[in-house]
Amino acid sequence: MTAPPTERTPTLADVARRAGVSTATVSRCLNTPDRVIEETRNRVLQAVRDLGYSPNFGARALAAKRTNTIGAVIPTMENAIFARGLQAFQEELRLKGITLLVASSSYRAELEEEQIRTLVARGADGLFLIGAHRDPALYDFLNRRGIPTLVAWVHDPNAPVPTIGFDNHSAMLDLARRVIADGHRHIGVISAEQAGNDRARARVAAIRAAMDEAGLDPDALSLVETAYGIDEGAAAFEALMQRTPRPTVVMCGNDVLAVGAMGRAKEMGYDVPGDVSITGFDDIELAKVCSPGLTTVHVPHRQMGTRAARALISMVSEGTPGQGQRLDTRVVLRGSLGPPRA
Amino acid sequence: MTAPPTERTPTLADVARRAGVSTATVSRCLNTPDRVIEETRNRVLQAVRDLGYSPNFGARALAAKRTNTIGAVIPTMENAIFARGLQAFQEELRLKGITLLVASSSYRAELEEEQIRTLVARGADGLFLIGAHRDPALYDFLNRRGIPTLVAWVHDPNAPVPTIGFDNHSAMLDLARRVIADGHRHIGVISAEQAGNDRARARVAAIRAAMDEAGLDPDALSLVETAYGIDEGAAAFEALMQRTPRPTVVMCGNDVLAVGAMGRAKEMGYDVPGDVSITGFDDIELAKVCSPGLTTVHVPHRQMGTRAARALISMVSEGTPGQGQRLDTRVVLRGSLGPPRA
DNA sequence: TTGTAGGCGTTATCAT
DNA sequence: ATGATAACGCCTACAA
Repeated sequence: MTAPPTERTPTLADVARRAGVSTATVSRCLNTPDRVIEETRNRVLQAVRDLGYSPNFGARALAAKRTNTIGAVIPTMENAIFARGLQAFQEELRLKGITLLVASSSYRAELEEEQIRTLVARGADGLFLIGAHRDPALYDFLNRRGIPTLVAWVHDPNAPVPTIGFDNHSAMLDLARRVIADGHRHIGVISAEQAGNDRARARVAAIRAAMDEAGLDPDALSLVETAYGIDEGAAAFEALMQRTPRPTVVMCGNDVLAVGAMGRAKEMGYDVPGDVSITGFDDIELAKVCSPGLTTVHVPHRQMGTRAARALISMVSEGTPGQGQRLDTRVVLRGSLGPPRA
Repeated sequence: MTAPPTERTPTLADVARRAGVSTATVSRCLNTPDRVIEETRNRVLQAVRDLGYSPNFGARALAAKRTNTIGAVIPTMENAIFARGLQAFQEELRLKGITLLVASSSYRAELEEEQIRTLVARGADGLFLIGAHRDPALYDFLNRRGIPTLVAWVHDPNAPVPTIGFDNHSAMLDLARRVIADGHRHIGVISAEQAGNDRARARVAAIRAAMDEAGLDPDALSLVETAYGIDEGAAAFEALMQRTPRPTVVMCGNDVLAVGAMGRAKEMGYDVPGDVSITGFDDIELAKVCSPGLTTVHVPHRQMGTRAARALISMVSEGTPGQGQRLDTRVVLRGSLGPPRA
């Protein structure tokens, strides 16, 4: 497989020669077929097939100043949280013949910025990002370059770009109210790093708000921030359970952390939800599968992806400003949440 | 964000003008910095920063005939099976400043081929694929184009390209022997579609081989093929359990199917492993987290990704033929496998 | 060490 | 309807 190529990659000129037309005509056959008489077109397309020609992407991008490519930067590919939404996003793009370029930032702002610049340099016609919070200078840069950008996973009408997602605060508020209604008074929280993560911040803030509503002492909230991952969730859970007073419920910022917490709970011999309740956020497949099932907040990932794709496509192709959308979430009650043991 | 660009994207020429040098010098500063005297270089790099210049990818690819890009086609992004290995692969590429382009084929050969051609047209310097089985014409095409290609997730010394992975047959054979040693005689199997999937075929064949070794009747193998997914695994499980004789163990082609099976088993009121044992393959995080834990085959995903990256990089940059590697798997015993109830 | 200039494969503008 | 031809932005001999 590493031998030097035995065949030069065929070019437009090769096709033109073989079909006995000019390169311009070949180009038209490929891009605006109706501007070419049928007979000529057939001859050209035959030559294309004979040669196995396919246009050189770089050259095309250079000449046309479009790439039919949209870039996405997500925090991680390693877990299912973004996979389902992104898959739906991609499927919708494919329908329109648009290629998706995916990069991941490992939840690090400076890496995200680097990836964004790479995608821009690669000529992405539009950008799909997660979460609205980032350096204004970056939005500025994208704006000056005229690159349509859309943010998902949050809905924030005040963001500098259209956002398609849900209200993280009100979603978590619903869940926290339910937890408190169940009688919990000492609430442990495992959150992703809040710095630079607007979703994480909103979720924690919502729990505080619910406690405040219920007249609970803010100190009854016991918080651990941690990196993303099952193991991290497990470690954070263990830390929480050693604090005094011990929480009767541990609310996690996402399902992956929650699953880690639940695993460690079992290892430590706790009964869930008898000794301690656990909740998540996202409703990924894991949440259904673990036992007891995880009480969590359901997010319409696929719908979010599909709508984001449609919106971004029209921003790119029609140059319209783009419109944000707010999607609804709902609390999903499963076995992992119950009243605290008296 | 969709306003027309207010600034023309700066080009090499802009940088050159600002730094008072030729475009050639700017290009050298960026690509072969040591061929430029320090003072000039500093001036140029300052201009680069001032202008926020970043090279146009298409133009660079066109002129240099390299893209510093490697393309990967995986069957699916939606589940964790390929995510961990791919993440490791990407991390290694990043270290060398190489960009990864990921596409997914939804387990469909014709889609895979389309994606491969797209990646080639986009100038991928090398290709990373899953599984060795595909149309020889496709290998031929890659060969003629001189595109270094590496296959992972299987190890097959006879494949037309280097393969870095494990021996699916012997891995599953180990597990099947263990299952039979535990006393199981009626074995249900849930496999991904075998057509065009060499991993799936090898795994099923290994179970047959183990039964043969043990002198079991081949008819004691009860097979269901299904699409990929938790729900599909659940449905397949239900179907298997309605057959006569009812299997005492259900061996699944991967962990995702197995988790689906386990979920349905609980819903149907079966005790695992008391009434029926369940096994998986891959050892993704799910396997540890569900309960009982899933007995499965551990695959060194990250190692596979890292090694594949290194091998492919040297194939691309040094033009060496590339060398396959065989990695070891091991059976991981967890609670989901036990002897059949007498 | 640096500059000049040709060419990479397409698209798009003008003619014809 | 089709054909010349000038960009597009960068790299890389080759020359100075």
